[in-house]
Amino acid sequence: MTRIPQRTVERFFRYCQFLHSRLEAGGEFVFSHELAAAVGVSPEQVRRDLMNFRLKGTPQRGYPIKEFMTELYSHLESESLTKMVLVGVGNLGKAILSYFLKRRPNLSIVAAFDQDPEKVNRVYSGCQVHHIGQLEKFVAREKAAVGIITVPASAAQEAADMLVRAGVRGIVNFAPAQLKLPPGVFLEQLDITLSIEKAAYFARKTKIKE
Amino acid sequence: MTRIPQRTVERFFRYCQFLHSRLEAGGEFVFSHELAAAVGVSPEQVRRDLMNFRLKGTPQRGYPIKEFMTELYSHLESESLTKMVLVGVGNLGKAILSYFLKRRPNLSIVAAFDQDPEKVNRVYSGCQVHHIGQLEKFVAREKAAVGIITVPASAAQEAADMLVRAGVRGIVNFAPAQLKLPPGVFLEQLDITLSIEKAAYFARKTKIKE
DNA sequence: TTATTAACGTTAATTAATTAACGTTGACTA
DNA sequence: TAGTCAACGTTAATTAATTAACGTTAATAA
Repeated sequence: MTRIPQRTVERFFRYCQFLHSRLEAGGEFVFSHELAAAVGVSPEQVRRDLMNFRLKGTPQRGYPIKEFMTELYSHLESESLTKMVLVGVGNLGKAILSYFLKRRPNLSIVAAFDQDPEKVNRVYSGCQVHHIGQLEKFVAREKAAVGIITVPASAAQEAADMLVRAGVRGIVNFAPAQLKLPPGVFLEQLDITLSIEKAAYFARKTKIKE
Repeated sequence: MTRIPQRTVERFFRYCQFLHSRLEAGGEFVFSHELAAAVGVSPEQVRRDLMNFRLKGTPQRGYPIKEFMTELYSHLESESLTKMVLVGVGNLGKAILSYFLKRRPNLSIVAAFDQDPEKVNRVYSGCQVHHIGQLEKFVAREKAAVGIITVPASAAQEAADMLVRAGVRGIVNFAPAQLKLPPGVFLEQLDITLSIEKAAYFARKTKIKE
């Protein structure tokens, strides 16, 4: 299969989000301009994106949502459950746990870890918290594929090392620290503060023009 | 001045982050390969980026950090304080408030808003929570430039409308909802769940290659 | 039946971003 | 004082991503 561009994949998750609600509302078809409006891009872009997935629509009805979703998931999601773990049960960690509560069928956070004895053995949003010392054993046994790091910057590398040793294939890092990972482990860096700073910058710049 | 590419601006905040700690540690100069390692890009990219800001370095010492920072802030940050407000004091909101505690001199979250009477008038990380009903008046009076939305998706558009009416120029939206904003208001969409889903996808894809 | 039309699907053109190439600089050394 | 070298700075080449253009399709209605 032909390679799908990064950006396209990102948009696909957003299309998907919208289609889910649409499907629930009983819709069977969707037009490119509807998808476009829903995620804030141009209809041309939508059609361009859909081409990559070989999805066909008709001028009269648009694209069949069911097929869309099936095709989409066949590309974007494994058939089996992808297990994730979360390291660091602070405010951000708790927020993420609550977001992921029964959201996607084949993707879930199966455990959380923290060093604070106060938090260990508690359950947040249906997710059990274990002591950080158990992490490696647990991840290796459960074959968790992704680790989410929400610890302070100073502890991020250590957390990453543990996750890598235990065999995760991807890491989502919320700590403002540049992680050193072996090749083959996917890294998604998500610095919230940085994003807000960026927005503040562009908000100032965006004056007259558009 | 020549226009600076989006991506470059994003990287600049990361360079800046690193340089800050470097400066504190007493460093005066920095090489492109050091910056590159610190933020995870190639040295060529760093030099390319620095070109946009007309920053000069010498082969022997690299770039002078002080000048770098000065130049950088003159572009990226206003001289006066940029005020931001946060709407929705849930776990994510609290996390953001704590991150922004005395982090940048000219950028701060001056107030938070929530509808829950339980939270109103409390103080989180040095930030006072007001009732959502006060938002418009407050934002207009204080001339806050950026609004950060951390409410549930169903309430996001309403929050955005209030912020826009009160005159913000930029919005950072964490809710998984496509906001409709008038042109001229900068929007930064930050869907955490989506990012994690994306990472899970790429983690599965990244097998042998790379 | 055929004209109309709205939206698709593809190719092409443009623009943005990254990577590579390579000449330049200036401290250091023989 | 000339050679070396590491890192800069610029231009050029490549690649990725977006936007535009336009022919195609099939339902509808004259």
